[in-house]
Amino acid sequence: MKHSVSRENYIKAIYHLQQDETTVTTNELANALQTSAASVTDMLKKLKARKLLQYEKYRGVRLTLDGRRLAIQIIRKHRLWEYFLVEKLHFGWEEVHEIAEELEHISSLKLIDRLDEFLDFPQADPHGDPIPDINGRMPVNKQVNLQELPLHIAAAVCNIGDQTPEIMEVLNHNNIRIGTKLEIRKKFDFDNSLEVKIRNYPPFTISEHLAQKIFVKHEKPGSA
Amino acid sequence: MKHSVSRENYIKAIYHLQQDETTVTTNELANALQTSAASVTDMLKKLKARKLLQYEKYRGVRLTLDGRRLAIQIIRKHRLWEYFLVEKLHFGWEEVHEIAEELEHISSLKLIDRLDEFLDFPQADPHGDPIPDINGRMPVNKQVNLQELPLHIAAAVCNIGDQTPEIMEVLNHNNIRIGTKLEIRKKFDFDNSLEVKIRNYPPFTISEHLAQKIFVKHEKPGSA
DNA sequence: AAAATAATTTAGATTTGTCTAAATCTCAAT
DNA sequence: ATTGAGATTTAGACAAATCTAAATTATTTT
Ligand SMILES: [Mn+2]
Ligand SMILES: [Mn+2]
Ligand SMILES: [Mn+2]
Ligand SMILES: [Mn+2]
Repeated sequence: MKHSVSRENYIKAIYHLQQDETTVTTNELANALQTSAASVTDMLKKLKARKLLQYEKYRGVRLTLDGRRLAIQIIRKHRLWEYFLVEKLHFGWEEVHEIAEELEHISSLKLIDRLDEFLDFPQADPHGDPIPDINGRMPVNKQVNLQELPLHIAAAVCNIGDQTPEIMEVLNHNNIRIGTKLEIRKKFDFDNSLEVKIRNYPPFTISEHLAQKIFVKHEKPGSA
Repeated sequence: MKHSVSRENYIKAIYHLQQDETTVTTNELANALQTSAASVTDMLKKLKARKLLQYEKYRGVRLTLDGRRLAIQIIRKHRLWEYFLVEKLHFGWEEVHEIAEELEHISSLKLIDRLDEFLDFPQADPHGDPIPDINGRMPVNKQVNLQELPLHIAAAVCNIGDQTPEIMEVLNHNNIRIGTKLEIRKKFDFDNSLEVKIRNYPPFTISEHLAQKIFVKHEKPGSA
C-alpha cells in the first residue's frame, strides 16, 4: 500500500475536482497538476491498474472506494501538518500549504495519529478546511459566529446579523464585507474583544457587540 | 540547490563513512546503501558533475566543502526530527530513525529552523548524537555524568567512578556494565534518584549516590 | 448529417535511478 | 615482474514519470 509522491498528488487532485462534478476530465487534471494532458492519460492507466479509480478512455475518471480512502488519508496528513505549522511553529497561514504539500507524503500512519493527538485533535486546518479524523470522517463545514472561530483559522464573512447603517459604517471603516477573508489573531478575555487580521491590512480590534453580528464560513476545500 | 531523496541519501552516507577514513570506496557505499556497486558508480559521476564530491575512477571518493555542507544540513534535519518524535510525540528512541529517514528530505529550511526553536535548540538527538546548529556547527560528543544526561537520550556507559566490590554488586544486579546502552526515563527531584531503562529489561531506579559514579557517552554517529 | 473544433489518446523520446553481466583495473602475493 | 583475486567500471536494459507532436475520438456548429 505504498504510493509514490506523484501518484498521491494525482489521487488528491481527483478527489478535490470530484467534489462538484461526478466525473473528472483529463484536461481539468492536467490544469490542476500543471502537467500535460498526455502525462495525465499515462498516469490514469497506471492508477486504474492499481484499482484506485474507474477510467474508460475519453469517458473521464472517478475514484473507487480505495481511491477515496487514500485521498482522505493524504488530506488528513496535509491539514494536520498545516495546523502544526501554524499553531506550534508560528507560520502564517498563507505560507504553510507549500510545505504541507511535501509533508503529506511522509508514510508513517503512526506518526500522523500521534501528531493528531499532540495537536489535541483539531477540527479544522488554518484555512478553515475540515480535518478528517483517524477513521476518515470529516465534520461538515458550516457557518459560525465570528466569536466561535478559533484563533488563526482563516474564514470568509458570509452573513451580517442585521444591516443597519450603524453596523455598515463600522464594517466599511474596517474594510469588512461579505466574502472578506479574515482570521482572529487574539481574543481578549477582559471584554471579549477580538483582534482581526485581513490580508494587506494591519490588524485591528473589534468589540464583542460587533463580533456577535458577524458570521463566517471556513473556506471551501480547494486550496486544501 | 534542490536535490532528490536519492542524492541526499548518498551524500549523507558518504559523510558518515568519511568520519574514520579519509576516502570512501564504492563497495563501502554500496553496502551502506544496500544497492549495487554499479549503481554507486553511476551516481558518483552525477554527484561529481554537481560538484558535491571529488571522484576519480578507481580512486574512491571524498565530499567537497559543498557536499559536506549539504550532508550536515541533512543530518541536522534528521536529528531534529528524531528529537521531535521522541520528546513531543512520545515515540521510543528505537523507532524514530526510519521515520526521520523520510522527514530529513523535506526541503524547507525555514521549517527546520522553526522546529529547532520550538524544541528549544536541543544539543543531541535521542541516540545521543550531536545536532548541528543553524550554522552547521556541532558540539563535540564527550563523556558526561549520568545525572547530567537529559531525559530519553540514549547513551552508553563508558566509565565507573570507582570500582569497589560494593558498587560492582549493585551494578551487576541491575545489569549495568561498560558499554551498556541506557536512557533516563524520569528524574525524581525529591531525592535525585533516576529511573533508568536498558533495552530488554524493565525500568528500574537508581540512587543519586550511585548515579554520581556512572559516566556515559552519547552514542557514536553511525546509525545517526 | 457533415464539417470544424476541441478534447483526448497514442507514438516515440528523455531523464533519473536502478539492475545484471561482462570487461577492466588495482594491489598484494608469489 | 607476473599473476590472480577482488574491487570497480562499463555496457546494455528496465521502470517511472515526464514531454512534444501526431493521430484519433467527441462535441459543437453550420
Ligand atoms: Mn503533495
Ligand atoms: Mn489547508
Ligand atoms: Mn533519507
Ligand atoms: Mn539518531
